[in-house]
Amino acid sequence: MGRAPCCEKMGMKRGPWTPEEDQILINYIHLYGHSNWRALPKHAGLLRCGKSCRLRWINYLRPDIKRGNFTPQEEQTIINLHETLGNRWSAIAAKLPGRTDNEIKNVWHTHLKKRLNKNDGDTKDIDGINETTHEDKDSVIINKTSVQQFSNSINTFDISNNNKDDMMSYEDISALIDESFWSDVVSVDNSSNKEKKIEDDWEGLLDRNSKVYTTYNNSKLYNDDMEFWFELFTSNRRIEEFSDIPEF
DNA sequence: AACATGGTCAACCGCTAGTTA
DNA sequence: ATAACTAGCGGTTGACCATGT
Repeated sequence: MGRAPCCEKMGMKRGPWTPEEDQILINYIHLYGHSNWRALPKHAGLLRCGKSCRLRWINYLRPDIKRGNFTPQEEQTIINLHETLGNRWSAIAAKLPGRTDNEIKNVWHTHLKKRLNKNDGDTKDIDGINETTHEDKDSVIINKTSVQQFSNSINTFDISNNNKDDMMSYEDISALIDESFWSDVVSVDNSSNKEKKIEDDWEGLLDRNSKVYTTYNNSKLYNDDMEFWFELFTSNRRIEEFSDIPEF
């Protein structure tokens, strides 16, 4: 089986991405999508390999990336999922919207694994849920109730003023946001006012992102973007009067 | 103040699985 | 059936930063 040459040993740039490269990649994907990562850098005018572009987009530039620290609930979810899934980081990431496998992997190796090892000495229950007894202030003590509360909160998004009959799950939203969202909602076709409005919104996002570059590498870069996309998505739902989306 | 050490995380590497011709 | 190719995954690395000595 042939192996694609990686990063074309010659001529390809490596290392940290510059804000200019980020902007080129964002703009290109905005306009043309990313159906072919290998061809993308060439067409976009980037001296990067397709792999590098893909990683950069998936792990950092994607607008639905949730930046910032993991919440105790998210960490507990990772711990629980790791127990059942092992090192299948992408599978774990699939259960944590807005988080990437790379990010989860890093958090596991830098925080959670150590914490579990530490807890191992203090408790018999590695879940740390039932019988955590240590008093380490740096450790997060989570009881069953809080896990349950999180479980409820992460599984349901109320987008209709607390009307329980109209609740949809985060996974449902993620699924809707996925392909159809990018192709239908985030359209760059100028053929309609609605789409023009959305394009303006997208440009607004780009503007916001470019603002970010003044504080490049600040971990709080895109904190608001998930909310932005969620808001955009839900507002689009209102526009469409829910006509195309089956009831949940 | 200077250096050493450890933690964090973005990016890369190498492999596998899936797809296409 | 198989070779060529791409996307995606998990492991690892190394630069950067914070803290300790």
